[in-house]
Amino acid sequence: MKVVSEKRERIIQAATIIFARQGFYNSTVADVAKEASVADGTIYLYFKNKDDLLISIFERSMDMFIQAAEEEINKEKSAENQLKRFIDLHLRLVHKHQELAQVIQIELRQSSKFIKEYANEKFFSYLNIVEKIIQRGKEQKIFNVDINAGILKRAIFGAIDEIALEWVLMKKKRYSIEEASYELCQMFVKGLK
Amino acid sequence: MKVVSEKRERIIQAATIIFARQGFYNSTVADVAKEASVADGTIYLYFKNKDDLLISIFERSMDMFIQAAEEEINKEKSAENQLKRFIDLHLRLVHKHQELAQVIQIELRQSSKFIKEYANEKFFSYLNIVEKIIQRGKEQKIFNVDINAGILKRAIFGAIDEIALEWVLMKKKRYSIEEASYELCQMFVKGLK
Amino acid sequence: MKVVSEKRERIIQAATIIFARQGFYNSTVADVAKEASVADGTIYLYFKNKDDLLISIFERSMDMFIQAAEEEINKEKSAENQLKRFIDLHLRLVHKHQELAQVIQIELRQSSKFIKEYANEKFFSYLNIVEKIIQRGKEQKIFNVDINAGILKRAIFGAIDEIALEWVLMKKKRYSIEEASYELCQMFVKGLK
Amino acid sequence: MKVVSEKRERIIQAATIIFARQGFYNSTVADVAKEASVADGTIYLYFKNKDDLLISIFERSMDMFIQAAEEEINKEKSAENQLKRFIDLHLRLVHKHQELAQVIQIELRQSSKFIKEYANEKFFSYLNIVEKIIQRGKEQKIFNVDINAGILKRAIFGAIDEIALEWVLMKKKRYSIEEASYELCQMFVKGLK
DNA sequence: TATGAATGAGTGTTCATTCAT
DNA sequence: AATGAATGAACACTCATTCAT
Repeated sequence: MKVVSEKRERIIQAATIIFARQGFYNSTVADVAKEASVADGTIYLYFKNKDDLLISIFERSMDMFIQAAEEEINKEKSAENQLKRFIDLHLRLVHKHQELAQVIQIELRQSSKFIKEYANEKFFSYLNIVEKIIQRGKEQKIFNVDINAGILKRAIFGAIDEIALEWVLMKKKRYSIEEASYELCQMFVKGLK
Repeated sequence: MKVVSEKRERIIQAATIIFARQGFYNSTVADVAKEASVADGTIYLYFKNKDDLLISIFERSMDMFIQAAEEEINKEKSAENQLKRFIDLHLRLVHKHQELAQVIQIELRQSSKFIKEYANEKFFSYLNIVEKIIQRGKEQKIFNVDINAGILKRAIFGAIDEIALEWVLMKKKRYSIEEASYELCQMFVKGLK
Repeated sequence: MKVVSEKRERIIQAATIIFARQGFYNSTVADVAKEASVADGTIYLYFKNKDDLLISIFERSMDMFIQAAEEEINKEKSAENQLKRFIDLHLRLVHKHQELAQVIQIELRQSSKFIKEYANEKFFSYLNIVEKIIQRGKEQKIFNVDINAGILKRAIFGAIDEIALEWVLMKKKRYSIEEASYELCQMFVKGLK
Repeated sequence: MKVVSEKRERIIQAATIIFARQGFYNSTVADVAKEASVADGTIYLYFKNKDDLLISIFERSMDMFIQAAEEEINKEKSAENQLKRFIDLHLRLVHKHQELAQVIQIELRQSSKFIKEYANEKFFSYLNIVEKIIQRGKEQKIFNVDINAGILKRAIFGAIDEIALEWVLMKKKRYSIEEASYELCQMFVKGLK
């Protein structure tokens, strides 16, 4: 086994570009194959079907994000700073991988398949990171012990995600990623107290 | 011809149900026609094409929501209470029209057509309501004058939207809409101070 | 019964215009109805179906042409002059009713229905006029008795028809109807001797 | 891949048969596919769309005809004999490829697309051959120098075309192709003098 | 007579997927 | 492993025709 099949990687990159540019349902497998410079059939050697391609993009990037997030968080002790690091990382990665971000935020939501039926383990891992930060904040007496982490982890994700989406789709950027990060951090740190 | 075509209304209702159940791209025009008990061709008497049907669902419900929101907000003086009313209304309406909410939140995001190209007037009206509340809060010295309403209006929307989405899709409800509303209000009111 | 229903006439006129402009298969019954300022359904009060509309245009105009041709021919004694009058009339009428001519020449040929299956009485009447002129010419010793009128009547029709078609479709007219008429007459009169 | 795709050829053959039998507008792509023993989609690997299929039939056969006509004409010196050869060839080919002839003569005229909009290069090449023969005849003092070749080339085509059409559609042949050829030649040779 | 809303069968075209090479 | 020609199911949309008013 190669470290990770180089061709599989190329296809994922190509699919990310194509799906971001045209949308999942408006992209054909042939489009992806062409972008990846492989034959149509080759895609089916590495992915079960078109849906699997989308899911694979998601899983791979979530794995990377979750790992990066955990490393980043471990650099800090206080929940407050951890939350800041987390938000900052999320927005910086979106900034760095704008096409990938678009695919995950827009295309992945499209179909019931992904949101309703597909048991979204990776997404829960993401949310767990946020929840743990909140819990730690409560233990450290930084955050209000009465707040419901189960609900708010999702609200925090929604807010970050929406800002990221807006920023990626905005043609003429009205604010920087740093500003956005600062505003969000301020609001949540105060809001959770 | 009725004042507002009864058949047009029936088709919109049917489309909402079908799109929520199967997703926009996995629904056929024939599915919608069958659910509405009209012939396939009849749909094209009232809507330009399948996309137009989706957009119409969105515009009609946004109009209703915006009107309701403005009425609700006018019942209060303080920005704090206005924000509470707003969040509460949003979540209550989602609770009441779960299928509609699903369509708007999930299906409408799916295609570049809607998010990127379609000039989303109605959505900006929604965001403007939030922005005005924040501005009023600043004037009333309730909210911190330094916060960036242009960014945070979107964050607030994202948080509410995400909670609503989770709640609608959750099979076994782990929390009530009222709890969710309370938690969100608490966090934002504190967060904006 | 009105002399000839005024509405029926209006519909035929409208259909002629629409079919000439867009072609029979690219015209809808609704297009014709709109041009005639009647409701779609009204057309079915006067015509059995869309095909019947086309056939009716043809029959009505052939009747008119055949009558006019017989009158015109009776003004002359010699077959040579009769042939000249005939060709001249054909081309003058095409000149006068260009849209009608287009429909008959192009659209009517489209479908097997008209050329193969539809027993084309009127068309045979047309050809018979030509045949009779040739026969008369033979009797008058003006035309060669050996020529086969059964074949050449059709050739003469084809030549006139093609010239008429070219002339109607030509945007910038490279020759006048009178020139065309003169050239054709010269050739046939000599050719039949 | 064969030198000239064998499958493309098969589809053209099948389309010729189907269009001749049912007419272009009354044939479905599925009919053609079935006759060619290929899948519906395969047709779109070789042709842009249904119209393209019809145009391709026309262009291929016109190329063949024009080449054959030029070879045939070069066998003769006198314009008179060249004209005879030309008429003879046209009618013999129609005799040999009756279905093809029907498609070209009937179906191709049907739509504005072909006659009005489609710049009909090939057809002009056909007409040019006739024109050149007439010019040569004038130079050889065989034909009358006063006749208008620009007009009469089209008349000659119309006559041949119409005779060919009649002959192909005639169920019980009332005359042979050879007779038709003889009559036409006689008439035109005399008529052009 | 006249209307025009409603119908629903029909079709060109697309594209995910397969499989012989 | 890789190819890409071939497949054929699927679907949005059209439009001739009907019929209740």
